[in-house]
Amino acid sequence: MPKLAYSFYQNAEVNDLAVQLLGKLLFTRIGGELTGGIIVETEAYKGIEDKASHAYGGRFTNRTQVMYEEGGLSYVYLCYGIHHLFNVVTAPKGIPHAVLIRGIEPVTGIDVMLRRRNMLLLKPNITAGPGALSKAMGIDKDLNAKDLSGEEIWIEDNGIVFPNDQIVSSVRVGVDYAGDHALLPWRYYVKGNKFVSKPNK
DNA sequence: GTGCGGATGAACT
DNA sequence: GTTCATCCGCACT
Repeated sequence: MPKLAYSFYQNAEVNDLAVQLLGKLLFTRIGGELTGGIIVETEAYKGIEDKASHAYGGRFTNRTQVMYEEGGLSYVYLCYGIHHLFNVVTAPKGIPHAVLIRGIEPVTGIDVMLRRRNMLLLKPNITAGPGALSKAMGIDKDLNAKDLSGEEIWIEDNGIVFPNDQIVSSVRVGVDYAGDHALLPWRYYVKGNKFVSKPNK
């Protein structure tokens, strides 16, 4: 199946891109172990103008510099000292937009995901939530700033398209610190999908 | 150098 | 609903 083209990631309309990523397949191959799943939940972070973004106000640090790179790279960071969160860097070089991947539906390498999560049975919480899916797919800071058309982590288009009436937008999770921007409806998910982190908000 | 707190998840009561 | 694990990025001194 085809990996997403470089041009896909150059779209500066990060909210459009966050919606378009729903239905795409995220894969990792780490230590020879292949895992993959359908993206079912995303959030848009709109660079320097978004109070919830790490790049708000043009903040440029060792951590955020990859956000300013051209679209099509990964941005992985450690949250709460425990969880690695995976983002897709988007927009042309110099515009630090990103899309947080918050939920995937496992498709490939489910046995590997179960082992990484210390689970015996497949339950939604294996990959529902950004920290959970990163652990299941073996994503950590070693996968920061990687080319998403590479061999370790990539995104494919397998032709899955959710109709608009199945896509819900709502406020983003965990960004209360962003003041009025915490109210922006820049979270997108597939209605009714079990691998969405918090369907009720 | 210091201190605060976070784009969370799991285990509690 | 509440607690807490556990680290480092970031702002400020």
